[in-house]
Amino acid sequence: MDNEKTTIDDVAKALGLSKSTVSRSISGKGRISTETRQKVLDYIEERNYRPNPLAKGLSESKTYNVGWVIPGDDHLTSLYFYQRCLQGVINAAAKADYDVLITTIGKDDISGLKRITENHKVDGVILGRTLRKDKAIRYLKEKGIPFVVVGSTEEKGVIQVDNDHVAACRELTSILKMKGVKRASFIGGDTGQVVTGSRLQGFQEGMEDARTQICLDCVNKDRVDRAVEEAVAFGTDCIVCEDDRICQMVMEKLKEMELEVPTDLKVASFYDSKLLGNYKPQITALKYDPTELGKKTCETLMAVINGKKVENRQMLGYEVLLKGSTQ
Amino acid sequence: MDNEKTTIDDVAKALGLSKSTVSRSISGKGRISTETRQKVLDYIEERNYRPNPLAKGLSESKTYNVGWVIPGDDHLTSLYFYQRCLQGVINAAAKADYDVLITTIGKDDISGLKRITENHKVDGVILGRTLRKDKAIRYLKEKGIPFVVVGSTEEKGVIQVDNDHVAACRELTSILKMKGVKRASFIGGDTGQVVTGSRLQGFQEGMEDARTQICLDCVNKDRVDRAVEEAVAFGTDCIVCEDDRICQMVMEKLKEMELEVPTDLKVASFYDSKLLGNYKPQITALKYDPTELGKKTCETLMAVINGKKVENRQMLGYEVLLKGSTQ
DNA sequence: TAAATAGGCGCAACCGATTGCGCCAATAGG
DNA sequence: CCTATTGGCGCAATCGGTTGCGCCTATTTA
Repeated sequence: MDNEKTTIDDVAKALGLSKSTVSRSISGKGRISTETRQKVLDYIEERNYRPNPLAKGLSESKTYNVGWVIPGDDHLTSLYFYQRCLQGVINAAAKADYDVLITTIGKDDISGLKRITENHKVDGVILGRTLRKDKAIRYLKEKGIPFVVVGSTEEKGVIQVDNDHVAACRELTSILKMKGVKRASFIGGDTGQVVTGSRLQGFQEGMEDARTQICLDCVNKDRVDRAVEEAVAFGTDCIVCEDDRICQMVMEKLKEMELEVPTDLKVASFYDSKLLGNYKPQITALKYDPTELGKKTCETLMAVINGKKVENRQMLGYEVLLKGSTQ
Repeated sequence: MDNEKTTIDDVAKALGLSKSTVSRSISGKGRISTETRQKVLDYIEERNYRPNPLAKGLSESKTYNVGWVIPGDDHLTSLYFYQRCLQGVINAAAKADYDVLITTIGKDDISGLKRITENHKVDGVILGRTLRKDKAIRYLKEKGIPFVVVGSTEEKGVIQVDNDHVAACRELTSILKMKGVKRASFIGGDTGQVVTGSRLQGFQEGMEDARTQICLDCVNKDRVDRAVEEAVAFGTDCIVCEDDRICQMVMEKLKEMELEVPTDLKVASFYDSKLLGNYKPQITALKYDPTELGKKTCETLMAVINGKKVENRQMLGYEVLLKGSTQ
């Protein structure tokens, strides 16, 4: 209750100083004696005083908010990913005294984004999932609003932070090849997603001239079932799944077909998650750290907001988890 | 680019009016002639002028933000629920010209909540998942910050919005009984969650004096597997699952045991979700509308913020989906 | 020793809105 | 016809910070 309405004036009065001195003591800008500064800092610490961000923002023309913009439609698959990623964003933002304002957009409806930007509620924006010819990107570019894309986008001239999917998939694939895989099958999802293309590219680069078979747009159980059947007909010795959910469906199908992993064939996933936690044997997979990705993205946005020059493409690492499914 | 930095002064100057008149025209408060008002409204519409919320907030002592506070730890189960719910919150907030600031808290770490409240970044808070002896609730109560809990809590004297789980579960259960179920088994999850208790209560009320068997704290596949075995040993004719995830594991186990649904036994879930979409036969379940819940919650919070008196417990409806799994 | 420089701090303008008050003109009431 | 009342609008204070500028003192420099 004590800090109910403490203002900088109260602090100044209590310490027999002027607002300016208090303000400068807090920000560290300007010429202030060390003792005075320490006195102020101690006092505000003790009284738990926090500058009103509205007033601060008003005079600095800053909101100390970043926008977190994600698709509002159902996308259960990536929900976990986004949640972890958001956690990283929140952490990084907090470190810079920023907060995160969340809004959703649809494929053709970016009104949510317009609201938070036109209303001057954010200093910059992080774009979750992007599409080809993305309206949100176009809008932000046109308005000159600082923004960063987390994840893959084909759009040029955009600052993006992503895991290096091509490199990661290439590495895992070439390890599989070294382990003796000769006829691998790639089962991928929605080709509309940019990341699907990257993973496929990595797969092909890693497999080089080996025999492969590729099945795309496996967006539901039926399609996956068929893909697995085709893979088996192809005589595959290793099914490589684009992501965790597809892998889950593949494992289910293999069980139904009474095929043993890894004795009958190997299985690997290009994306690890909790969904893959329960299998015996455990699934070889690529592991990323979404929280780290969110953190890096937010830090990048902060840099952009503060007028620093940053590279257009920031790549994050990965981890190859070799488990029983590819023994 | 046109609205780059339009202020109320610009509007006033352009129209040959004073700031006050413009402000009053927009808010509708005070005495303004209809023509003048319309002129202002037309002009700001055309030029797409938006009052700076920082300035507005500063003079009104409002932030026009609500805080959305959810647990930061992993909780894949309810992720989808929270996402839909959040969508409802965002929609309702936008309607009142509010935005949503998101932060996460841990069991013992409410620093995220403290940050947004002490920094005066929100006018009120929506609490996602709550615990017994919840620190966040205690803190908000003590500080006198407006807040609403979405979902169940045992805490007294707290404004909460929730689906009526007891009634819903009672109704579904009694329908099952009418359909001839004589020995039902309830498989529930974490008893630490308040909602588990509500569902169990509804189950027991619906079953009245019929033979039942109850298995709780089934928080992983192994526990669920055992629970199903016990249920079968009990001679159950219907397994009632507390939620979608448990139901999923139950279905898996039944498949492993080569038991047919609904011929060998019936299956029902107290919580419907996409996870239950792929089964044949489809699963009888209770369906809620999380988006509606979020909307209602946010509206309630708005009312609290605006000093209106609201009832402590707001209940939302449900839908009973009778499908093949209980034929 | 005088002049230049640097350090420490306060004054007051400013950010962009809201709102109490007062002024003036038009209308209503006696 | 003169005085209340009311409607329409502007002035200026206010919200709680930041920051350019200027003043005074203490220290360097010539």
